[in-house]
Amino acid sequence: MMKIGLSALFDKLLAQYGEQGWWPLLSLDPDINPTLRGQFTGYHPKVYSFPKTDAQIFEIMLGTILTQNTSWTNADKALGNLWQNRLLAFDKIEKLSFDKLGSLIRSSGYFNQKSVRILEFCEFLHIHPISQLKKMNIESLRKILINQRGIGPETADSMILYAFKKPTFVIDAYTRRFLTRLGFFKTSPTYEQCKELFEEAIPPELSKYNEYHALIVQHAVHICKTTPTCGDCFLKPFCKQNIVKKKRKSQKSNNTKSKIFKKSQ
DNA sequence: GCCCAGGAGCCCG
DNA sequence: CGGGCTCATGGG
Repeated sequence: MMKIGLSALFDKLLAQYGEQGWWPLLSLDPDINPTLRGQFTGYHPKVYSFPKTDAQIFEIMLGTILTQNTSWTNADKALGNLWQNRLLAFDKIEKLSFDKLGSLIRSSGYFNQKSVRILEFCEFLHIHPISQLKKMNIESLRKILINQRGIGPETADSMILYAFKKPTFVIDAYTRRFLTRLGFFKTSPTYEQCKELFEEAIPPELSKYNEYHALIVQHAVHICKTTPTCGDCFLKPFCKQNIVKKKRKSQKSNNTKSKIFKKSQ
């Protein structure tokens, strides 16, 4: 197995998949050149000037909450619902009732939790308006976001990177799985461990931090899945997974529980 | 039917 | 500080 560094790894992922153009937006200004859009509506590859308005910043922040432990397609449907009802705006959502908001974002899963958290998040934005958050440095912004209920380390970092365009590295379950399989860690790393590894290896450049996270998601969704399809993987020569053929069981607790529950019925 | 998804909070030893 | 549990819809 050949060793590969995080910088070279980025180059290979980019060469393989190309720019991903995160974060997707529904409220993309209609006067923006439509050729800037990517293969999916709302993506804008090679353009790092979005979001441009506070409305777009709010949409991205909302999206980071809606997509928590949820596929983007499900979160996107919830955003689409709000958009179609002309409710995809801070001053509209804050006025919705718990039940009304819950029904609109139902497709994103955990809608009871998310409905409360989004309404609380709106209250948070009254105390700390986007105009104020924009002026903060990464550390203060991260601290104040994580302090809010419903915003953990990943959601905070996603907001900072994709909504506020500040170079902080976003770690998710994909990233940990990916790095662990490649052999960067002996035991499963914590969020902060993973984050430090990237930030020490990669200079804080917005476009690179943006694309790197998006590229890892792209790779993890299609190749480095829960049960990986290593036969199709272009990173095989650099991956420990290629040598250690160990059967992995990564059942989630809720699935295990529901299975037992159903069996006992 | 089962598995999994761009997590976070809470509780417990 | 780490592990288990809960929340829940929808696509493959």
